[in-house]
Amino acid sequence: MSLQPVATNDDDATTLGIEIYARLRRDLIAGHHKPGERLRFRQLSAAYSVGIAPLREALSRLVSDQLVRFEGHRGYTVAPLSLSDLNDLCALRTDLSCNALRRSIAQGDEDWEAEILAALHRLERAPLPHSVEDRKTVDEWEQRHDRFHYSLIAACGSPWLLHFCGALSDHFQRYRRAVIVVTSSSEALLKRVREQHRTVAEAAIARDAERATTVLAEHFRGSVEVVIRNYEEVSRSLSAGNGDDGR
Amino acid sequence: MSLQPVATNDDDATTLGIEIYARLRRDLIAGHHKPGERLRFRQLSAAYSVGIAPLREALSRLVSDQLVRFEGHRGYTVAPLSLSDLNDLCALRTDLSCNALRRSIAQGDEDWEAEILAALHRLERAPLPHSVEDRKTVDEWEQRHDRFHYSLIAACGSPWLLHFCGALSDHFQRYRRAVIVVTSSSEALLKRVREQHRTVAEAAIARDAERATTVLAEHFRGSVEVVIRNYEEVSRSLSAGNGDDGR
DNA sequence: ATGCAGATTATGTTCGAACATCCTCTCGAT
DNA sequence: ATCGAGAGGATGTTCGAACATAATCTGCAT
Repeated sequence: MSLQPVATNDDDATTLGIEIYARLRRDLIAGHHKPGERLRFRQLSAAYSVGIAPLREALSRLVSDQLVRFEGHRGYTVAPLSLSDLNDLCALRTDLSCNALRRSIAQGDEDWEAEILAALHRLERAPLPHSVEDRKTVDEWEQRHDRFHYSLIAACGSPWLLHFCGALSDHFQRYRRAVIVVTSSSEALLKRVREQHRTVAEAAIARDAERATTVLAEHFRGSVEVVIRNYEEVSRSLSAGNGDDGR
Repeated sequence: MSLQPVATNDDDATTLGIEIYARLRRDLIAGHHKPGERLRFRQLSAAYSVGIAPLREALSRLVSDQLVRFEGHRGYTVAPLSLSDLNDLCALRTDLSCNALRRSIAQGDEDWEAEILAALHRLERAPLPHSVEDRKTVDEWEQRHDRFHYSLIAACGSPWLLHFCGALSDHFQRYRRAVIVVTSSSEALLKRVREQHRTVAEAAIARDAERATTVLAEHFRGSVEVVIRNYEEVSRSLSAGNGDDGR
């Protein structure tokens, strides 16, 4: 919050392990690896041009992040998706995010308000991807969307709550991006989402906690429904296409 | 929940990395490493008799668990303790645990009830340590205490919520054990805690969500207060004894 | 043809050494 | 005396090879 320290941080206190962790994490959330897929070292080593040691480090952390699974002597696999996990995820995210929003509204200062407006502006200005193939545009939109939702709850004053909200948000994004294979968003849906974003922001800044949390919850419910609808469609087409259930 | 799969799992699908992760985690929570202390590889390697590779793996996971911190090229350190973190931790834990308890009460079956009673019994039968030096007894008591609290919320039906409650519980235990250097527990306090445990269990099984969550919240508030009182005492004596603030 | 034992290959795990970075201590100049 | 440059040691990082385990294939017996 407030101003960033001006240090451009050109000194890289970074290591290969850190870098590959960030890259893998992004790619996992973006869905560039299929759920359940084995993450072989040689394969990853070639794809990301890093040795095995940094890879193990990154994958270990991703296990604790619940993005990959690990079984001794049998290697790492991409964490699977499931409808029950999706439902659990979303219910808790709504709960925690609304909680955090309420606290933010109670405690947020002017910088918090300003950041919301800035993030909202950047989100509204983000170009919409024409297809899911257009990775760069999708990535950019997702980042701005994330940042907007983060800005809403940033002033809640609880690092732990922010951390959990972040984790849930990341996992939800994984479902969203894994499942929405067509830009199935009708013009009406897009408009409603945009309005919800704007309304939440306005209500938050107006310190109307009731309205803000209500609309935010609605917004989540709407997103989840779309994702679930797509999820069912995708898994139906999968089980129809071949007997492979992703194992 | 229900019955464990009978497989004794004598086949060790375990690796050195997994083992050392579990051991380090336990020791970190038990406070065998001082907050802020550097975790040097050679040192750990000697102490735990493992190579550096498994160590890096374990430490990486512990970073995502927030139990250790990492700075590139400067190594790993034990995550620091702070009053603000403690307060944050506890507030959220109360919130989430009560939430989970409410859901458990709404959904729990007879196995859930039975498990609570079993865990309560084991907790009440656990011998109290005469001093904090008596590690084995402390460990045993903490484990049973953990298990009791887990049993209360086990039927909430949300793996994510359970996961978060577990993380917060582990971190709180770290504070508790780091800070309570004397068995300062008066007989009255002990009795009250025992009664709270019993009351929560009874109310939960009687499906009295209001009463159960109220008492659970009280129980947490009480524990936190004791820990905070001890924390302030410990940090005061530290800053009085020498200028070292743990850095 | 089927099923099982042994051999072969693929893969994950661990170690030790080479390398890079950071920290500390020394020494000399101001 | 203070500060900064540079040398030396300590520590973290990465790689490649050796080792262990799991998965696959082969061929023989039924």
